[in-house]
Amino acid sequence: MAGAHTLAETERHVSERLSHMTLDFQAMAIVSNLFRAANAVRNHFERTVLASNDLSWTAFVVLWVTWIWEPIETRQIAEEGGFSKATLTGVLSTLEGRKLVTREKSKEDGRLVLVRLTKSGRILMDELFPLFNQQEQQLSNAVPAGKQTEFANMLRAIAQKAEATEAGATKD
Amino acid sequence: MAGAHTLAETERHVSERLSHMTLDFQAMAIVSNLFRAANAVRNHFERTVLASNDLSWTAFVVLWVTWIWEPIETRQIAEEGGFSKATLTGVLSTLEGRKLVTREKSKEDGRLVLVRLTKSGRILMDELFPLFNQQEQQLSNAVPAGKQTEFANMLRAIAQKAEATEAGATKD
DNA sequence: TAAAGATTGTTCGGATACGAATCATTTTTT
DNA sequence: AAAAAATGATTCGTATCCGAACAATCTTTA
Repeated sequence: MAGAHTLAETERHVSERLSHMTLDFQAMAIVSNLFRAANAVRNHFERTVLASNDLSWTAFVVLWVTWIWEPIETRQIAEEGGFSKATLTGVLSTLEGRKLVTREKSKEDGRLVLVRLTKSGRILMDELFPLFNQQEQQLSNAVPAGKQTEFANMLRAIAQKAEATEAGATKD
Repeated sequence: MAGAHTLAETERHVSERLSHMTLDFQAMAIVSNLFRAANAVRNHFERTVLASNDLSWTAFVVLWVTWIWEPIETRQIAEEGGFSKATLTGVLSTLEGRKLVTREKSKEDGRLVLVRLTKSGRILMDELFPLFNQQEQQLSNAVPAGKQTEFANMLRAIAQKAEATEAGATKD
């Protein structure tokens, strides 16, 4: 990224271009920068830590959620990760093919599928996540240490508001 | 979303699960909530304003960037939007097929392609974006009015840091 | 000016992404 | 208990999405 225009230039151009409309530019800047940040951070991770391990972002998220909660039901992975069950099925097959996770039918409820990390999956995450966290730390330093908790809370508030507005519209 | 665990529950479980490692949990919460927020906001928009106009998120971003900067070179759309040239080619073809944008070879440089909105594309954005902005306003209200500028600045700082670290690695 | 190098958009192959339909299983209803 | 409803994961079709390879075009070099 870091395109032809800086963020400041873009924002100025946008307000000039839309000055005839009654808009909340503050809100626009928040949403716009939210995506710009998320996108840049994701690209950053994909190019550094993940690329060298041949993992997509989503694959990493699946591994991470499984690492934390295993054994875990697939529907919960989709919920925690924020993608659909249909997407998960494909990614799980990829990871299963690479012998990083296993699928197993639940004995209590035959509809459920439980996911676990394999030994090599666990080794991978034990090695990968500290590196990942170092990068997280680097990026977070863009925000003053004294403001970081507040910043995380603001992000959480936005997430909850957006999730709440979906009003039970489960992402099938 | 809004899965089986609340954000607070998740964070507590994660710190218990990873307590044996030396990690920056503050940074972890920031990155995690950044993606949770971006994901939720994107889903929110896709289900509300965009779905009723049969637009994907990326298609909307392409329309928006074009709306602001037209005539615009495709490489700039990709940069501003945060996706690859390859992705853009497909989305542009879709939008061109729906007669919302036009492609035109540059006369100064035969390699470049210039994109513009059609009249109906402009009508669509004139109508759609105010609705979009209303939703942005709703979501932004999750952050106290007095803190919104600071919040946007923090997001911008994260974005810039992540973009800088890519060090000229154009997403080609 | 001719060759080498750089840049741009497209194509290609494979993975991701989602809604809708489907199949299997469990739960609820009658 | 049999029928109906609900809940899982998967399959299917289609639209992204990206890196790598490519052809076309421009720029630089010798």
